[in-house]
Amino acid sequence: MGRESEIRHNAPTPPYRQLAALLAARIRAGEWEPDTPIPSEPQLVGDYGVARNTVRKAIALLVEEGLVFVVPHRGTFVKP
Amino acid sequence: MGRESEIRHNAPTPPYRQLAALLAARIRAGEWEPDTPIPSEPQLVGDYGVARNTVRKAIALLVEEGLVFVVPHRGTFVKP
DNA sequence: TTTCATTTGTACGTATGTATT
DNA sequence: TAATACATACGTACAAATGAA
Repeated sequence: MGRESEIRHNAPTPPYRQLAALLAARIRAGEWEPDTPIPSEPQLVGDYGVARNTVRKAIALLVEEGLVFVVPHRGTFVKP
Repeated sequence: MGRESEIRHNAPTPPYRQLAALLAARIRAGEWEPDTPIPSEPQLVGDYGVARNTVRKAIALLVEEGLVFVVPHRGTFVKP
């Protein structure tokens, strides 16, 4: 909660990159254990006040970076 | 033109994958020379009767396959 | 077994921004 | 000044798979 204020819609960095950076920081801070899920897409939509497409783009970046992996219909998990 | 009938919206393979396969076949058939652009996104939208996001997903697959490369604000070109 | 909520996958519509020609 | 083209982001809707009740 309260996280919607962390995204700046008029910043040079687009929201999906901001969100990816914010989630990467939380992952690296150890907020979630390896092999445990990060919040679902609808939850992230509500928490950060962005569209689901934006959430999915951010998660796609995290997958590219090797920070998480997606299990279809199950969730997005922190990589061990 | 007339290509919209080549996409089946209720087939098991999603439209964006169908479109990627269709374009890949046209590229491999030599329909466009290397370093020349394939049709624009709006053109493909009209030709195949799919949404722009779908066209962009198909093109993203072609980029992954190494068949084309995108030059921002210029177009999508066949790889040499 | 059936039902149901949850979650990701896919698709489309629309709008705005920015760069090139 | 347009017209063109890609980048981003908002929204909506439904499908499909999973797992629990």
